[in-house]
Amino acid sequence: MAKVTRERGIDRAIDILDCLHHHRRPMVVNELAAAMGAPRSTIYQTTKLLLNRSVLDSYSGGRVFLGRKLFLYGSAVPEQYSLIELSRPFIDELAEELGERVELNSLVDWKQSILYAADGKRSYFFPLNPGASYPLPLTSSSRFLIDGFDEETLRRNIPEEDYFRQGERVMTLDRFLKDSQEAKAHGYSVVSDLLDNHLSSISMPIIDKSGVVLSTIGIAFPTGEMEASKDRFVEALKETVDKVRETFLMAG
Amino acid sequence: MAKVTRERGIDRAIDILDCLHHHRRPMVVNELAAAMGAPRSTIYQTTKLLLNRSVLDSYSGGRVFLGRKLFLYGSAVPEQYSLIELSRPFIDELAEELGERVELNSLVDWKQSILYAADGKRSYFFPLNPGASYPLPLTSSSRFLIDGFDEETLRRNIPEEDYFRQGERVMTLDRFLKDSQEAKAHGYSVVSDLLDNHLSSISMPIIDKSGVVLSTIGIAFPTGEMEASKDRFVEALKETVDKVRETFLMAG
DNA sequence: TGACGTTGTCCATTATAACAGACATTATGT
DNA sequence: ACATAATGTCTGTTATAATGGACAACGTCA
Repeated sequence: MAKVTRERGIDRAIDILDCLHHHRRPMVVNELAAAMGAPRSTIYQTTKLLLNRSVLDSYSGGRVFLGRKLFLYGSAVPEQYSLIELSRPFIDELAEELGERVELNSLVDWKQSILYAADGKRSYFFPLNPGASYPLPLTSSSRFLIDGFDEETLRRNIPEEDYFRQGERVMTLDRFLKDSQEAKAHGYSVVSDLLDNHLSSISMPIIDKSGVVLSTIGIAFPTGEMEASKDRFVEALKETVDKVRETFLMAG
Repeated sequence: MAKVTRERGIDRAIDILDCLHHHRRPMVVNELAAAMGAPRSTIYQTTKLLLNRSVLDSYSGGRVFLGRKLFLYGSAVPEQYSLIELSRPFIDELAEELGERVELNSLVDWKQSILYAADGKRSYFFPLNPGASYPLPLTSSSRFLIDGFDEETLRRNIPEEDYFRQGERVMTLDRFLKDSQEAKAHGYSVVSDLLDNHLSSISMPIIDKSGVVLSTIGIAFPTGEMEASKDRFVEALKETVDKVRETFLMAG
């Protein structure tokens, strides 16, 4: 009587895309199924469907990867996802003004993903690109991005390893929640040396008219700058966020 | 006894994404279902699944559009879709050398879509961006992109209206096929004044080691240039395609 | 006010798709 | 060569998902 449970086809399809996106390389279908822990026959079948629709593309050696159609979809998103378009000039401006890297982040799949980034003057510093993502517990932005979710939801969805850096626990859910409340009270969030040693960030949320956190803007800089620059950064960040928010609400 | 036929969930999902991509704006779910000619209950259910997974995003007024996750996927494609990455410098170089617009095109969904484009010196001229697509029968590149498909398949899949420009038939399948054979024999394809008056293009295919046409590189220019520049364009295009092909096979 | 179109939810039905598992074929290693 | 793993295809079974259709809540236009 073991109640056998079946995954939904659409979920399998998205899981396939997630898996490929995670591995960031073409994979053999068999390997893909193994990596997902999914039935081989299902993945072979689903893969064929997605290949037919150019959602996946074939590569040599029977490998598959995210397809041309996803490229086209991806190109169309920012046109309408106006937050990216609207924020861009302000983020560029802020990065230019401060000489530090500035990012637009949002919550995707229980990770913090980079929607847009402008590099600062420290060219040797911090090279992640749009599309990459951070573990939530280790960033200042996620203090705001998890707003509205209860503890149980967060426990279920944030992978345990996201609290670790190089095998060492650097954060707990409890602490994360406390930080989050504190950040909300202050209106900004500061995190140092979590994601990496000597790396700090300051973030503020972009909140829509119904109070939902849409995304965050964050500044990343060496922790050594903190004492000298924190006040200046917070002030400049606040101005930028206000400008973005105003522009966004105007655009409706 | 009417054999009722059901669409597959995955296909419905992709249809939704296609429809949104096609309309290029957020749509109300109901409107979406109508535009697709699909059952409302199905589309309501499927959009919810896709929203939960950030494949779609919500907009004000119950509207939905291509979501953040698609943006992330789209950003990851070119990293591995090495043809785009590899071609880019060569296409830039060619556009610079000739002063004309050069595109990397491929077949997606029975349209010719732009994977990458470098603008020429005619800044007033021809402003389509990557992600956009052309009707197959009206371009020089598609003479190569349809290689390997039989007449019946093409008849079924290429929409009738793609043979028309502003209500006037400017191409037939029969002519299209003849052009295609001829192009294959010559190794390049020239089309004038089909997509638009006074607009011409010359294309050559990028063919992998098994003889499959992966994509094409095309030059777009005013028809008036044809007489003076055709030979030069063909020669330069040939060199570029050879370089891309060689680089691509090396990367294999 | 009433008639009508639009938008969204919910349920029962049944065609079908996800799955398990057998089989075939091709690497890989010893 | 032999054993073993990796890869791909096929089929039957049954849980379930796509669908039709009823219902409700709006808005709007006359």
